[in-house]
Amino acid sequence: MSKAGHLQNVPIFSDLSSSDLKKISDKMVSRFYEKGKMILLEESQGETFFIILSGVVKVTRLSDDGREVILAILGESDFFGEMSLLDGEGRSANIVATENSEVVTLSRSDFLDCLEKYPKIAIALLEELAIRLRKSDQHIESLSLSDSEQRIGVTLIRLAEELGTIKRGNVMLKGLPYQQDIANMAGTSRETVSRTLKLLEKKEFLKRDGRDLIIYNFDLFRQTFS
Amino acid sequence: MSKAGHLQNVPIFSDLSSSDLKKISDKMVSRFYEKGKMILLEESQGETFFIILSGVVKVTRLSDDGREVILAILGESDFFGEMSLLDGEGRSANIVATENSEVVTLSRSDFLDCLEKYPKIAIALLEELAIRLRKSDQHIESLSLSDSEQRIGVTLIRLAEELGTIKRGNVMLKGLPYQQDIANMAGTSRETVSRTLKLLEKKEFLKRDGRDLIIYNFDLFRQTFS
DNA sequence: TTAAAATTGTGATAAATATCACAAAAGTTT
DNA sequence: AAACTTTTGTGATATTTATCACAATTTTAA
Repeated sequence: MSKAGHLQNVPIFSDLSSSDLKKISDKMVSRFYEKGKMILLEESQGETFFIILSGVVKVTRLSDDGREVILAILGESDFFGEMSLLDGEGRSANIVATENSEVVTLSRSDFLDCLEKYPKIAIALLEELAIRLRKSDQHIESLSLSDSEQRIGVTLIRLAEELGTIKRGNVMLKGLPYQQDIANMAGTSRETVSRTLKLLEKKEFLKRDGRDLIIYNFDLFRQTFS
Repeated sequence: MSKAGHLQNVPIFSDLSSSDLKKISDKMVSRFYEKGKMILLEESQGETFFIILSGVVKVTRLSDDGREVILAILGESDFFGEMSLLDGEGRSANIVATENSEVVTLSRSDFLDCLEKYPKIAIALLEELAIRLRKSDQHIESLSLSDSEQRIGVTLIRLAEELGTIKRGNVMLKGLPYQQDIANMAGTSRETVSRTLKLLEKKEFLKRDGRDLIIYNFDLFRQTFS
């Protein structure tokens, strides 16, 4: 598919006419990142806006002693890099490709031009940031009030919504992240994730098969853990 | 001071001419909330945008069993209520006045009109949401990686930045929130806050005097806890 | 000013979960 | 396929911090 074709699926561009879309996509540059490669570093200045065409990336922050928190997992048609473009501060997070990923980028000035020229993009972006802020608030609530089983449950829901496919009420997650990454999303230890996944399997909430995972009755699962 | 006069201090309006500001402020309605009163309820629909002229409010989420997380403390010239206006979802948080508070409100349609008519407001709002998202990310990191002493330290920094006044490198916080509220911000228990404040006082990071608190050498305090 | 209510301080104990230390299993490379 | 690396599973133990139960103090109301 053409770059412009892909862009139509990106929420913040969905209101644009295809001719406007074409103009924007002409300013974009494609890039490819292999699994495991760092896309953005926390220390660097924010000069680029990224849109994911395919693949998966994780948004992380690192503590001084090297421990990692995963703030979000982003997939196809998500975007990132906008925050430091908007508020002028340095980057607040690292971005790492967790799968081979294809992205397109827009420079700072082209991005800001877009916002001025197409108010609809600005408004769509506001909507998206509102959604992210809402998710962050839920994440904070979960970290503050829930025990590790609940937090891991919530984390699986986040992963399922971002990466899973629904089939007859069940969610299929192909290529589950490593337990260490799940732990870093849930704010717990790798060992606790191992033990809890086993527990949830025994309770018949889910079933694991290698790197894949099925959540039975996703509605119930949701109700139980969030 | 006139409504429009106050508005000039609100970041998202600071780029507007005073005549535009006048037009907007004419559509606003003033309201007053006593300390302890609920301003917005989680379940209600979001139909209003609020700007704080004076006072302090807390943004909270409640768990099923009634425990509370404080997501933010907002003060003069901060605003709230925009999220459900933007993404159309129901409210995600409660707002309670923790001091007598004076606010002005804008209806949903007037708010959205503003965004269309004055792209600068939309962009300024984007900046503010980016800042909030950044703070949320830091909050999540702190909850995920830090022990209770660190988290309480970070919470005091948040409070100091929102409510405190700096004087010769020290921060003066008049009217510190209750320990229970600090605990609900830091994701810990009231008793742990009590013990930790005592510890921080013994370590000479701060001094308490009734409801007031002084943080000595705020730069050092910052460096130590965030 | 006293009484009552709310908030804070503090010890003792319980509970959850991190950490450590390996073994087992699954993936990768040669 | 064997050797090596990475990831996962699991018991034992240590630590942190929540919880409980009151006492002390401060604030508010009568």
